[in-house]
Amino acid sequence: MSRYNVKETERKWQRLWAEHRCFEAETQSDRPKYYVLEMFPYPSGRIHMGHVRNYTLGDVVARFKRARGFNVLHPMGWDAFGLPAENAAIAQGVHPGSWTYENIAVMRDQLKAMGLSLDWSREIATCHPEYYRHEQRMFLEFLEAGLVYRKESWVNWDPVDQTVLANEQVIDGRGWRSGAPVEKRQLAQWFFRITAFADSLLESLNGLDRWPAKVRLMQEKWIGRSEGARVLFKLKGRDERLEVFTTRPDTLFGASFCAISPDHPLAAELAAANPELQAFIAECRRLGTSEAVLETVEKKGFDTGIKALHPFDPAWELPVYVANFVLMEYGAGAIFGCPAHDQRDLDFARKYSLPVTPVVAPPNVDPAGFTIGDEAYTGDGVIINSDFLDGLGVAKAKRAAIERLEAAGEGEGTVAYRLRDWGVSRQRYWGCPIPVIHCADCGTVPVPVDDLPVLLPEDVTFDRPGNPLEHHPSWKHVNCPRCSEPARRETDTFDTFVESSWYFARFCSPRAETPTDRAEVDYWMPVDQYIGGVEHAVLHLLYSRFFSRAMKLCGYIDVEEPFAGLFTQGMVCHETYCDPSGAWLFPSEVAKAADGDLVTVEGAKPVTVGRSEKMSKSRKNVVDPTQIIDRYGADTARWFMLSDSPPDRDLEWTEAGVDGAWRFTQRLWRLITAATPIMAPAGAPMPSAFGEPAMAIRRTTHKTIAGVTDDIESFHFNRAVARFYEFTNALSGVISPGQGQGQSPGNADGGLGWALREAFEALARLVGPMMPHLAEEIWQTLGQDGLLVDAPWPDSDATLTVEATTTIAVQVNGKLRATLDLPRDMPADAAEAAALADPAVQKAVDGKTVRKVIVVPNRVINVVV
RNA sequence: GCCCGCUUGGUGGAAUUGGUAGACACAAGGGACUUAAAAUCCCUCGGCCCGAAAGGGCUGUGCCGGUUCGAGUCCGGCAGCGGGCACCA
Repeated sequence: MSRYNVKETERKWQRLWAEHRCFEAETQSDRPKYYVLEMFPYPSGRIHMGHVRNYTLGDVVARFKRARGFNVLHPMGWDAFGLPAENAAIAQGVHPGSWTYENIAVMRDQLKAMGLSLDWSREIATCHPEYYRHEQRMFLEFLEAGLVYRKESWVNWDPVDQTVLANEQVIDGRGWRSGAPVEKRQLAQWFFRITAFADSLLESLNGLDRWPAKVRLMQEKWIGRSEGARVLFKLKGRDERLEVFTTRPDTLFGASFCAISPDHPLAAELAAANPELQAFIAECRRLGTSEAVLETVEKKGFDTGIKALHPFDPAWELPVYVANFVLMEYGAGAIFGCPAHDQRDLDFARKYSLPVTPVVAPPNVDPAGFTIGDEAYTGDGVIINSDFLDGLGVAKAKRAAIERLEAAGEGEGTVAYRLRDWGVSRQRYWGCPIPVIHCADCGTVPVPVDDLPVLLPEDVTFDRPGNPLEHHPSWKHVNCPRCSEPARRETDTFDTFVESSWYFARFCSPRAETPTDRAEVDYWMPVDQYIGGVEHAVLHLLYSRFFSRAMKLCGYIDVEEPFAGLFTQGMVCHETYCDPSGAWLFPSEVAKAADGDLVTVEGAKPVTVGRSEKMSKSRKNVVDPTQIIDRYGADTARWFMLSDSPPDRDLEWTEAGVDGAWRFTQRLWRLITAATPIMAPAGAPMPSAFGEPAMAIRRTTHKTIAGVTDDIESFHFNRAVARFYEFTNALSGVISPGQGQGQSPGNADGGLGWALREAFEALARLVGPMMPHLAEEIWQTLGQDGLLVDAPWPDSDATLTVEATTTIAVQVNGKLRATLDLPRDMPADAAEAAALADPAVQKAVDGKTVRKVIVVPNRVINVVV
C-alpha cells in the first residue's frame, strides 16, 4: 500500500491549482454567478482557529458551488487599519504599516497552506492607498449628498495619555495604559447619517430570508423604532420648554418627576451656578461613554429644584432631576417618570420618595384596590386615575393623550429610534484620513477630488501621547483649496468599520480606477453567501447595509442589501489550564502523565483543568493552526472543523478530535487503496444488470449523494461528515472481508466492481469541498485525467434513494410498542390492520377498547385505547 | 441593566421541523492480531429494575407547569451559560 504523504501531496495540489488558476473568477461567463465571502481578517499577526473555521466553512460552499456549475467569486483581503497596529507601534517601536504588512505576509502563507479555493488575484488591503483613496472619494460624495455631517460628541478622554480611549480601553473607569481616571469630553466629530435610512434598514430585514432570524431580530431591536410622543413641558419660572420623549403618553397622569441627562444643555446651564450639581455631573462623566457601564451602575439623580408643569394640569408641578441613566443620545435626552408602570422609574421613585400612582389597572383586577409594590406593572389594562383617559385601553389612551397634547400645543405624536448616527471620527494615525480641510475663512472645505488620495504620512512617531497626525511637523498644514490661505487638514481618521462596510463591493473590481466598476459590481453583487462570527451581527452588518444604500444613492452600486445570505458561525473553544501558581498554561505546555492526569511539560507539576472557553491569548487556551497543519495537514484540520459541531454552534477543539480526523483521512486512503484492485476500470460501461450486493452499494452511494448535497446546501456540514462515516463503514464492510487482492473483476461479479467505482468516484467528488487535497489524490488514483476541482458534482438517481419498505413505529397511547417493516406508502387502513395484528400491540391493548388510531404515513401509528 | 441566543449519555452531537430520542464520532472498557509497542480490526457502552440468557419493563432531552393521540421540537414561568451594547475587530 502506498503511503499517503500529507505534506508533499497537499503542496502538490496547491501548486497545481495555482498553476491552472483554478479559482480565479471569470469576468465573462455563461455560468450563473455565485459570490461567497467570509469576513476578511484583521492582520493581527497569525491566523487563529476562528479563522480556520470561518474559511473552511466558506471554502466548502465555494468548492461545492463551483462543482455545481457556478462562476464563483471567492476573494480574500485584509481589514488592515486598526488600533492593534498602533499599540504595537507604541509597545515595540515598529511602524504600524510595516507591522501590518509583515503580518499580512505571514497570514497569507498560513491561509495558502489551508488549500482554500481563493481568488488571490483580487487580494486587497484596506490600509493601501489604492483602497482607501476610493473610500475618500465616496466620503466626499456622501458629504455632497447630505449623508455626512459634523457635530459635537462625547468621547472617553485619558488626561494623562492625552488621547481618546476606546470603551475596551477603559477598565473600571480608568485608562488601561495610564491608569488615570477617564473623563468624558466633547469633540467635533464626523457622522454618517445612518438614521436617514432607519426605516429602510428596518423594513428590508423582512426580505432577508436567508439571514438567521436572531440576527434580523437583533438588528430590529438595535434600530429600535418606537412610536410615542414628544411632550413639551413648561418649566416654572422659565421661558423655554423641556422636551421629553415617551412611548407611554397614556401614563402621563401617573407622572411623578422629570429627569434629564447629565449631558443635557439645561443641566450644563444649571450646573454653572450650582457646584453640587457640577460635582454630580462630573461623577456621571467619569463613567465614560459605554452604555453597558452606564446601565449597570446604581441609578442616581440630583434634584435641580426646577419644576416642570404637567401638560394636562398646569397646577401640577413635577420635580426635575438630573439622572445618570438618561441618555442624551436617545429621544430628547429627557424623560418623564411614571413609577407605577416602568421599573427603572419605580426604583428611582422609591429611592427619592416620590409618589407612585397607578394609572393602568391590569384586567380582572379591582382598580380601587390596585397598588404597586416592588414591581412596576407594564402590561395592558384599563386606564384609571387619569381624568379624560379613564376607562380606555392602553392603545386608545395613547392616541387620546396625543390628540389632547397636539390640540393644546403641549406636544405631538412622533417616532423615535434607538439607532444613532454613526460616528466615524477617530483621533488616530492608523486609519484612512478624512479628506477635508479646515479653513478659518471658508470653514470646512472638501479636498478636491483631483487631490486625492490624502495619504497618511510615513514619518510619524509614537513617542509622545496623542494623535501622531496632530504632532506631525508639516502634514496638517495645507492651503485652503478654495481661498489658498493657510489652512489645517482634518487629522481625524475613519473608524475601521468604514473600510469593512464596502470591501465586498471592491472585490468585484479590485483594481478599478473608480471605487466600483458598475458592470462588474452589478454582475456580482449581492454577496450570495456571507459567513462570519455572530459578534458582528449588529454593527458591521448594519453599517454595511447603510453603505450599500449610500453607495446606491451615489451611483456606485445597484443593490441596497449587500448580503443575500448570511451564516453566523460559532466560536472555537478550548479547555483552560493552570499551573499550581495559578498561571495560565498553553495546551502545548501540558502533557498527560502515565496515570492519565495532566501535568506541565516542564517539571511535571500538576495542572488544573478549567472549563472550556473561547480561545484567547489572555487565557493561553490557543492552538496554533500552523502547527496542526504541519503535523496533520490541512485536510485533517478542515475535516475536524467540519465534524461533530454544527457550524453555528461553538466548537470545542480537542486533541482527541484532531486525532480522530487524522485517522479518518488515513482510513479513507487505505480504503481507496484496497478497493482499487477490485474496481472496474475507469470509463467501463455500466453493466446491464446488478446483483444484490452491488445494488446495496449503489443504493448507499446514491443516498449518500442526495444526503450530502442536501447537508451542504443547508449548512449541516457535521451531518455530511456523519454520512461519510456511514458511507465508508458500508464500503469497508464490502471490501475488507475476503475480497481477493489483485483479483481483477470479471463480468461475473454482478456489477460489484462497477458499483465500487461509482461509489468511490462519488466519494471523491463529495469529499472534495471538505478535504480537497486528499480528494484530488483519490481522483487521480481512480485514473481520472482532469483535476477534481473541474469535475462536476455527482447526481443522485432517485430510483435508488427510495427504499421499498419503511420501518413504522407503532405506539399505544403514545408509547412505543412495536416497529413494523411495511411497504412504502401503504394505505392507512392496511397499515392500521397490520399494526393492530402485531402481538406486542395486542398485548399492550390488552383487550381494551380501541378509541382512535392515528396513522402518519411511513412514520408512526398511534393506537389510543 | 437592556437586547439576542444556547442547554440532549462520560464527551461532541443526530433526530426528515410535532411522529421509533441517542444516528455518526470521541472517550472508556473488553477481545483479536503482534515477541512487544504503534497502527488496525471486532464487541460493549443513558439510568434503574426483572431475567442464567434470549428478552422484557420503567424512566430519561437544564428545572417547573401547560397544549396534544403523541413534545427534545410548540406555549408560559424559572435557572445556568454565552454573544452584543455604538472607539476591539
